[in-house]
Amino acid sequence: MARPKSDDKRNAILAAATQVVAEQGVGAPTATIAKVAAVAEGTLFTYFATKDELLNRLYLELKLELSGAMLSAGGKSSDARDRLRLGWQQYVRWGVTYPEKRKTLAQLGVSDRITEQTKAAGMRSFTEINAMLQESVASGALRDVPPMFAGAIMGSLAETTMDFMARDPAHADDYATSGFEAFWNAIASK
Amino acid sequence: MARPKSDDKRNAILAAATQVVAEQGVGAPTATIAKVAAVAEGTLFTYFATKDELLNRLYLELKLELSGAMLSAGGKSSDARDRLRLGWQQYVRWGVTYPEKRKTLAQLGVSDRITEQTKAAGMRSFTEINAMLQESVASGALRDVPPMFAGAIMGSLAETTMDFMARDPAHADDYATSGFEAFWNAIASK
Amino acid sequence: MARPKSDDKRNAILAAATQVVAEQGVGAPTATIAKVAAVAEGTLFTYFATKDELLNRLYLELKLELSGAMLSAGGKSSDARDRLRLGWQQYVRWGVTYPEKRKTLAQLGVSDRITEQTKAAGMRSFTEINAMLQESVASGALRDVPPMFAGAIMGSLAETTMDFMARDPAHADDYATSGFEAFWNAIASK
Amino acid sequence: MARPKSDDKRNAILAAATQVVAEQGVGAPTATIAKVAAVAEGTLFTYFATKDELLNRLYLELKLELSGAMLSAGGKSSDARDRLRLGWQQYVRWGVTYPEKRKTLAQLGVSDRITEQTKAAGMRSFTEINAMLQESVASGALRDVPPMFAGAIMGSLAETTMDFMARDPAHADDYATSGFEAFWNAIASK
DNA sequence: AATGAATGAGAATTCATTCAT
DNA sequence: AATGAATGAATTCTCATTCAT
Repeated sequence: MARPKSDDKRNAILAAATQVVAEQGVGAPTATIAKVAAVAEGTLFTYFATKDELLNRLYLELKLELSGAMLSAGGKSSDARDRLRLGWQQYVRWGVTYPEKRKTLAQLGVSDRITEQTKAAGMRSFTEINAMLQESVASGALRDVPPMFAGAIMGSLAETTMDFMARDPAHADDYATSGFEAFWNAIASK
Repeated sequence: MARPKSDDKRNAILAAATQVVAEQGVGAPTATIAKVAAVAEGTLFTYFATKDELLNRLYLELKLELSGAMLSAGGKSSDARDRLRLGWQQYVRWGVTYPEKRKTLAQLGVSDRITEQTKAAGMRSFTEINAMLQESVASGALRDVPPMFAGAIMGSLAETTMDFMARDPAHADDYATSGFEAFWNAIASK
Repeated sequence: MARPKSDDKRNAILAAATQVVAEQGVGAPTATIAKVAAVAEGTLFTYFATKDELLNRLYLELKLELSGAMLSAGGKSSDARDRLRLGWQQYVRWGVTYPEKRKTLAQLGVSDRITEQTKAAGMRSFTEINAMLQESVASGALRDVPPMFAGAIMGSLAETTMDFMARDPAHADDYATSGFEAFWNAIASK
Repeated sequence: MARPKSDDKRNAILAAATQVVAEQGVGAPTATIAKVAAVAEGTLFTYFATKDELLNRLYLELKLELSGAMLSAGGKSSDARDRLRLGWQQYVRWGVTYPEKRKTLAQLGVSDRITEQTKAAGMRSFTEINAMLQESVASGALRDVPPMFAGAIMGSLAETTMDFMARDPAHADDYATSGFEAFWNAIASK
């Protein structure tokens, strides 16, 4: 089978795209992405038929990675607040650890090159988290808001929090704490 | 060189840019913007030296318009919650009334073509609102968070709220109410 | 109206395309055509939206020119043979005078980039010549073949004749005479 | 390096090239040809060093096949007209039976990728037919035209005839008859 | 000042050919 | 020998900006 298509290369391209899109936006040249990935210009297109396909895959991978990170926290506490705090922490940790992934996700999120289909698939990866939110509502811990709305609130507050953590690193921990507090109060019942 | 003559043309270009960027993103051709503005391609460049300048001006104008809208609500109530509710209402009203302006602002906000300087100037237009938030903190109505953080929380929750209002118009009012509730609880003391 | 679109430039592009396609086939780069036309690469596309449009226009212009040349012979003799001989002579003269036009027309004729529509339009320019053939059939001078078939025979024999004239210029006149003789006998009655 | 092993593969590539070039012209990708031949992209180049070599070989094979077909008609009649009619019939039969071969030959014939050398070799395969034509001239049955000219006339009239047969199948037989009539009259003496 | 044609530096792909497997 | 991934030069077309009118 000649040279098999290498996962390493595919990942290198995705990683390069993440970095370059973070810096230059979705208008970044595929040539630049290829160069950063240490791959020939043409090679990029053996892994992704078009730039749009690359962008859509990237969006999905990042969404998947983020949702995966949020769930990785193991110990399923029975307390709603604890569980949400854990998820929030994982979210923020991920965003702070990988600022370019975060930035790129933001760029892709507002780009019209990401199809509705891809966006829907991205949302599906948050099904489990939405379920968690839903249970919390059912248990009475949270106000009666649609789980997807609660999830979106979580996302936007976490993003805002990370913006301030990045802009003012000296008080990063304060923002992290304060941000979760804001989120919890925003949706907790009472 | 002073300002070129016609404010009408300048405004037409800005309005066209708003519409076209909302539809196509910051990568939209200046030729398209000019056409929508009913102006020749070259004319655009007598009002804005470069595309980047146009984009930065547009960002600023929209930020100014938004902050202006938030403050336009006459009667300065002495109650923090009332004042914030009014500001929130104005914000959401503006965003719902001018969805392309909102979308364009989001596009520009994540674009690397908007300079730090422009972003700083954009923030300055929210000085008055931040002052209002600060007073509320001082009065004990709000938790002790930096006013800019509170302002950013307000912005991101309002955006999230409008996303859901647009996506699910049947329950728009519910989201509007629920969104403000979330915001208030997020930052109110206790 | 700024600079008006120049017919000179348009014609230069068409002429350049003729020359370059004759040499390199329809795969010839638009960049080469532009260079030969002494025009910027981008300029070509202000006159012809796509390469296909350029090729189709070129095909049509050449067909038009050829059919025009065939009819330019003035003196409408009443004798079928004389009229055909004149048309034939004009055809061959044109082909010998403009070998690249002839070659390019051949290239375009077999290319799938020329649309059916364009081909149909090209045929229409030969309406008058077909009518002439038709009359000759009606008058009994020609065998009863469909005029378009007779026209095609005329075309293919003229092309063959010109091939030999070009390949063996010393006997060019012999081929010209002999070719017409062949054509006339091919379609004359009895 | 001698010939590589499998004649089957070589033939499959040639057949695939015939089909693909007929459909897409000489610009058809080697990758497409390989795929149609059910062979790997790289394999094509172990049988033909370059695309040009493939194209030139193909031209030659088709010419050979065509000339072979024209001669395959057994019984060498002594009558010039009969012999030519037979050759003509074989020609047209071949062209109608293998329309892609015919189309591809036309494409290759006007392409600048076929070398003069190849074209000369292609002509050589018609030596025998030219000899036949020469004898007919010698016998007085044909007008005194160079045999190669007569041969070319035969070819171009047969092509024209087949074009009309293909375009208007209902009258295919009429064209076939009429076409030969035209050809014979074109070159017969008196 | 306004116009829109002219410019040429990219941009995303494509493709013949090479080469590791 | 066969495979198909890798390569990068070449191609068509776009677009911000300039400039003749």
